[in-house]
Order: sequence, then C-alpha cells, then structure tokens
Amino acid sequence: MLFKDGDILGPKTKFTREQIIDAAFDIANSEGIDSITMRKIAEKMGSSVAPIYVNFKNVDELNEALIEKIISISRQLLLEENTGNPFRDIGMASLRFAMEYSVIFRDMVIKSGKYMQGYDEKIMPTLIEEMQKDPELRGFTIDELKTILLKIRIFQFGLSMMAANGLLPKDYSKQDMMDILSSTADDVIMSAKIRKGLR
Amino acid sequence: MLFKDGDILGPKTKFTREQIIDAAFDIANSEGIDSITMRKIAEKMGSSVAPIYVNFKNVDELNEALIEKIISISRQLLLEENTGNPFRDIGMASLRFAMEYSVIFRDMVIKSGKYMQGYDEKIMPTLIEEMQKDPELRGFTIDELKTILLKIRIFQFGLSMMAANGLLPKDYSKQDMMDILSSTADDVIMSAKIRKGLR
DNA sequence: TATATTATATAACGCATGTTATATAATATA
DNA sequence: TATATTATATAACATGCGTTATATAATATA
Repeated sequence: MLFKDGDILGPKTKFTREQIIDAAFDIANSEGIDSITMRKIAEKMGSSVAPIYVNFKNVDELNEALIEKIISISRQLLLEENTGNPFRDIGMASLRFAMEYSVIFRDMVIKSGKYMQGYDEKIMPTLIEEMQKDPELRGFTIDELKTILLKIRIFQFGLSMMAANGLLPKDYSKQDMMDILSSTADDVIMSAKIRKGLR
Repeated sequence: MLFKDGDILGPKTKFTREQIIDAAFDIANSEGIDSITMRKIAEKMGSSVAPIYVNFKNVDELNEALIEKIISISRQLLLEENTGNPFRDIGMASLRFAMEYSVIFRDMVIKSGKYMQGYDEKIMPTLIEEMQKDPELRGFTIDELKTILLKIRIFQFGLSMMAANGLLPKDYSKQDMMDILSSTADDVIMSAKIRKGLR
C-alpha cells in the first residue's frame, strides 16, 4: 500500500452529493419529478454528468436520495409547527408543504401512495392517543374518535391537494385555508358531540 | 373524375378511430396517461402505428380525443346519479369516477388543473342556485352558502383523491365513502345553522 | 381483368434518455 | 519532480420515442 488510509488523492471535488440532490430538487419543484434528467441536473450545476455517476450508482439511487430530502423537508415543516397539538400541527405542516412545494407535493401523492399509506398508519395511533387526552374530546369511543380523525384528515388532504393544483378560489390566502381547515374541524367535532347528546 | 363522390376505395378498415381511442384509454387507466405511446396503442390493437396516423394527425390530436372520451365518461356517470339533488349527484359521480378510473382521475387532476378550475367556476353558480331552493338551507346568505359548498367540495375532492390513491383505511367500501361524504356534509350544514342560531 | 385508391406494415429518421468507455487534468505523496 | 489517484469532460452506446417515407395488399369501379 503506497498511501495511508484516509488519504485523498486527485483534484478537489467541485460538485458534492448535496449539490446534486439540490439541483434535482429544484428541477422537481419547478417542472415535476418526472422531468428530472441527468443532463438537466448537470446543466443546472454547470458540470457534465460525470460527477453524478461518481456520487450515485444510477438514477434510482439518486431518486431515493431525493425522496429522502423531500421527507426531511416535510419533517422540518412539521417541527416548525409546534403548538403541542399534533392534530393541528400535522394539518398545517401538510398545508404548508402543499403550498410551498406544490409541484413536488402533487407528484409525491401520486408516486408514493404506498409510502404515504404506511406513514399514515404509523401516526394514526399516536394521533388517537393525543385525542384521548384532549378535554374537548372527552366522552367519545375510540371508533368515534377514529371517524372524527378520518374526516378531518380527508378534508385536510383535499384542501392541500386543491391548493397544490390551483383549484381553490382566486386570491384564497394561506390564512383563509388555515381558517377553513380549523372551522371544518370544529364542524365535525361539534356535530359528533350533538349526535352523542354531549351538548 | 373517374369515380363519383362518396365512393370508398381500398381495403376495408380494420382499425377504427374508436378502437384507437379505446386502446389509449385502457393504457391510460392501467399505466397512466403519460405511459401512452403510439407503439403501445398499436400493439394493444394488434396493428402497426399506421392506422393511428390515418385517424389522427399527431399525438396531440389523439390526446385531445382521449380527453373528450374521459369527459364524456364523467358526464355519463353524472347522468346515472340522478336524484335531482345536483349537490349530492356531483359528489357521488366524482367519487365513482375516482374509484372506477383511479389512475386517470389522478392524472386528470394534475394535468388539467386549468380545465378543472374553469369547470368548477362554471357549475358553482348553478349549485348555489340549487342550494337556495333547498328548504334545508333556508336563511343563509349567499356568502354563507358559498362557504358551505366550498367545504363540502374540498371534502369530496379529498375523499376522491384518497380513494384514487389507496390512502383510505383497508376494506373501506364504496358505501363507507358515500356515508362519510353525506355525514360530513351534514356536519358542515348543521354547524352552520347552529352558528347562525337557526336551531 | 386492369387500375386507381387506400388501409396497413415495415423500416428508417431525428431526438432525448440513461449509462458507460475513454480522455484529461488536478492533486498529494514518494 | 514523477507518479498514482481521482474528479471531471467528452463522446459514444443502446433504447424508446414521435413521425414519416416507402412498400404491400385489398377493394370498387371502369
């Protein structure tokens, strides 16, 4: 062995793994995930495709890394919404993601239905537990809480998807969206209480 | 002129315009609209690409015809839901489309945001008029009716989209979906009444 | 039957893609 | 300085795409 372990030979790296992922992310968020090509990424970085293939075995591996970045961003958005009410926080974080990264949000819903389904199934029990602690929701059975949660999640998903696709009324603001989300959540909970004779 | 007008010469047509559109529709509904290629359509029909180019100038013209077929199917579904309550009928028809042609539904939402937006803006006034006739909804201002309609449309869109993407709980039946849609619509209306002191 | 017409098949073109082989240049160590 | 190593550039490849040029075969009429 001519060199010790850890030695780095050759020219300095000009294009890092992160730069590549960032370039891919930019393309995905402006033109859609399917519009990503190796040559476009290279052009965006001002390089050839060679640095990409040094950092990633092939396009599948790059896509995996891109998905990881997207998930990490969505997690970051969730962390930033910290009112302690995970119920509300998840809705708001999803709404923010849908608005700030609308093209990617659309693509993610379609591409990774399976992933999202698994994700949902993981957080559902946690959310139900949180709901059981909420004094506003006292007196409901677990099945009733599940129905309430499902209704609100369906509404929140529809709102996010309509926002991401420009299907909401013109000049509908972020505040309008947050308002209609919490208003409809109130509707669902209030009606459940009335049906149960809790009011 | 050797032949009279209206004469048809040459071999009999084996592949009609409709067969081509149907083949394209099948591919769109199983693999997605973007997966349609001239060669795949030909293979599905057991032909070459030649008959396609006799019936359509290019791929754009074929896509136009495909969109027309999709719209016509969605219109047919709406006609089949005829309870006289356009409010409910549109929701159910959209839900059926999302379930029976889920891949196409997803693609249509994404591809033709502009078209859908225009479509919505056209039927909104009609729906508001219908709501004004409904004795259940007496006493609301137009703005209040608009909010109620928007809430229900957002929920219905979210439900359709989740159904089309397999994001609903396992074994969630069509009946379950129709039930949760009308139940949530009731929630929204009931809550609006209570807020207004109508109950 | 011979001919004009047309539906279809085949093959090729130009283009964009992912991938790879090869060349070039930069860098740390002997 | 000379060399081994490696980051990058370039160019080619196979593949799949829309499209088109050409050939083939079927059909109705003269």
